[in-house]
Amino acid sequence: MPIIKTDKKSIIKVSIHLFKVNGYSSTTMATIGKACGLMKGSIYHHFNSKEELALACLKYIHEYFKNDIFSIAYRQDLSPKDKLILFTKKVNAYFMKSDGGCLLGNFALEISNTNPLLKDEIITYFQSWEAALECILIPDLGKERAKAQANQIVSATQGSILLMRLYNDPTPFTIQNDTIVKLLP
Amino acid sequence: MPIIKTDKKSIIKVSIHLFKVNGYSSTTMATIGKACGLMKGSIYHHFNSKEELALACLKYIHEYFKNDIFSIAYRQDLSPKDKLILFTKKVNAYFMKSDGGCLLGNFALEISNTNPLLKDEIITYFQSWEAALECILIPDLGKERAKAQANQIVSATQGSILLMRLYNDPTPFTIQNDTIVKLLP
Amino acid sequence: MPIIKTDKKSIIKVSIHLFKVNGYSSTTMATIGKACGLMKGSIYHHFNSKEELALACLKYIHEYFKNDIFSIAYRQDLSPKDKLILFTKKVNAYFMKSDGGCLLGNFALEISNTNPLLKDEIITYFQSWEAALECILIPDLGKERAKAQANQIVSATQGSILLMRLYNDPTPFTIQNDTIVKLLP
Amino acid sequence: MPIIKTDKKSIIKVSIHLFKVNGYSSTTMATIGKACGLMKGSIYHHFNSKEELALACLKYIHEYFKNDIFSIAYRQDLSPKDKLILFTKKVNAYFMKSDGGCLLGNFALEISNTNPLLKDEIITYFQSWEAALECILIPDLGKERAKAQANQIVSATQGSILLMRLYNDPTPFTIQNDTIVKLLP
DNA sequence: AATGAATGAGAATTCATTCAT
DNA sequence: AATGAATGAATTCTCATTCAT
Repeated sequence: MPIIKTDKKSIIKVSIHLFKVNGYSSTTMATIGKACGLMKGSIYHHFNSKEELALACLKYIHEYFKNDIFSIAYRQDLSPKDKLILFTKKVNAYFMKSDGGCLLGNFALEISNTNPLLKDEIITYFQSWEAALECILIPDLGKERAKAQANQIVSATQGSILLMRLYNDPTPFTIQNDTIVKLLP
Repeated sequence: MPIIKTDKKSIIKVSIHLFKVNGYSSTTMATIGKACGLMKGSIYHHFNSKEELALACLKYIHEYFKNDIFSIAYRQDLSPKDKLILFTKKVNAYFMKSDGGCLLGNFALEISNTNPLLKDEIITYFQSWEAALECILIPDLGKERAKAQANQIVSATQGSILLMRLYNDPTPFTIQNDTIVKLLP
Repeated sequence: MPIIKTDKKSIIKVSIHLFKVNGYSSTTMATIGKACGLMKGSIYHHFNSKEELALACLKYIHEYFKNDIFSIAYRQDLSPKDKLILFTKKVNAYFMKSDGGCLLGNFALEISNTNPLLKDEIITYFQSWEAALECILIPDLGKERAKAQANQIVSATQGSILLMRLYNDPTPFTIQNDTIVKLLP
Repeated sequence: MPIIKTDKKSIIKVSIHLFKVNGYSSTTMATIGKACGLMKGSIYHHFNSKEELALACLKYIHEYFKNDIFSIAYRQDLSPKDKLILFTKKVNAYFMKSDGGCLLGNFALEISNTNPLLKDEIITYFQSWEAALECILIPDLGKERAKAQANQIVSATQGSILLMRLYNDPTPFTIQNDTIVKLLP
């Protein structure tokens, strides 16, 4: 009669938080376990390795963005402007409630060079993000400019999250979002 | 045939490279030592701890930016526009030749939460950067907008360095820089 | 066929032996581990640090003395003379079977100046020892002389253990104990 | 034109102090060097190893005891009682000014088991001490009792030094010395 | 599934010692 | 003699991972 203390999803959620706040290397399996009310060994019943857990975290976040945010770009019922407003609002909402910035961004800098598996996931995430924005902007800006703009929006967002996290001050991030919306008339 | 003694500066340079490419935690004292042609223990002859070495790396970079880039903002012999062009060009040049992005940015995400000493240095660096840009922009944009714009430039730069490093593609970063210069007429 | 799991107590016992024979600094966690049939790292599953293990050793010994020896002083069913005889006999028995003298005494000289935490424990141990003896001697000698005698007995005991250990010869230590008993008529 | 910063004797004196206060293992060559105003490497111009330096320290102290204290026992111009009084006074004076107890006693407990060379020196020292006392006591107590008494005096002295050092209180040590003198009529 | 003891590789750091200058 | 850089072995401690219960 097994005692189920937790499930994959809650381990992922806890891990995301810890990875975001303290980074990949500084977050130990023991820390994650304790935060889940588990012994560190028990996590291995759910994930085969720390790397696999980290990948699950990235995929979990990516999934959310795909379903709830990137998808906005491909809706038929909204104007580009409305899409951009909604998109930006959602992104804004996600990162504002966020504790330690953007896990994908953090991992991009900390471990993408040491971990090809995770790097692939991170690249795909950012490319999907850019693709979605490009799709929104194309009608108004054309292919070329839309592509460049999309990239700049992601850059600006990531950069301002970095500073928000570092300064512990959301103001610049919020302002950034206002600027984005003004890209479309 | 002079015996080449390792000095602090060369250890710092090597360390900066390794820290940028692999991150703080993944870069071991042994790795640094080997890259310097030293035993791992020997580094402690020059720096009391890994943390102290990391701080020295941050200060070294900060010093370069202060003297060679931020100082541009306070020169009397240039117009704001020329300052901005030169400033951006220098920033661009520094990060283009750069191997693993911006060490300060990387550390901001990886260890600022676990290491107050390093965090302070990182914050100071980014604030100096913003202050310099603000100083350049004030004559044309006024205090308020200059401040916001300065923050957005730093954000955009950091974000695009992140993507450049992740994609291993400098194009977006270069485009970013063009956009910045157009901020002033 | 029960699997024998190493527990705190057996690690403590092994450590006491090694610390007594080779001292604190010369006894490494690896040595202790090997003597317990463990890898060096495994000890940290039971004790957070070498210092904590050492403290546990001191407390373990102190506890034995408190329960089995010092307590004699406070019994109601024995005359002072009988208390002193029993007390001395027990002390004698403990240190005679002992491998490397008195751990508390050894640590007092080796690390009490470098380790406040351990020092406190050591001081308390010796003061309890003196207090017990004082309590035994007071009826016959009065407060003042009892106090001085108690201190001298502890001194003499520690000193003769030192010489017993150094010379590897128990004779002087045994004689010492005879002398102590003659203090009371 | 060599710069002589120091000589063997002063290194020995400094080392004795440090060894007494912090023990053998906790006293590093760097610490000793710094206390002498030297780099740690420079000590090796005077002593071939830490062990040799430690041995020199023991011999230095032993020499002092031999010449200034133990010799009293063999003088023709004093009565046994006067010898004992002077002997005890000198011992008392030496250890009262002393910073960290008796180096020979400290080393006896810390490293005699790990270091045969030093152990021999320590044993010889204590045996000379006992022999001197025995010589003083023989006329009054006879061979047998003198031997036992001598041993007990050394024990008591060492033990009370241990407690003096631990408690940082010289009182018990002083009292101890009064007791010794009363051994002879 | 959960535990907790154990592993073993490897991390940072220390330190006696060496050696070219 | 003195220096200070370098060594290399050893030490404490960490941590992802395994496994018997």
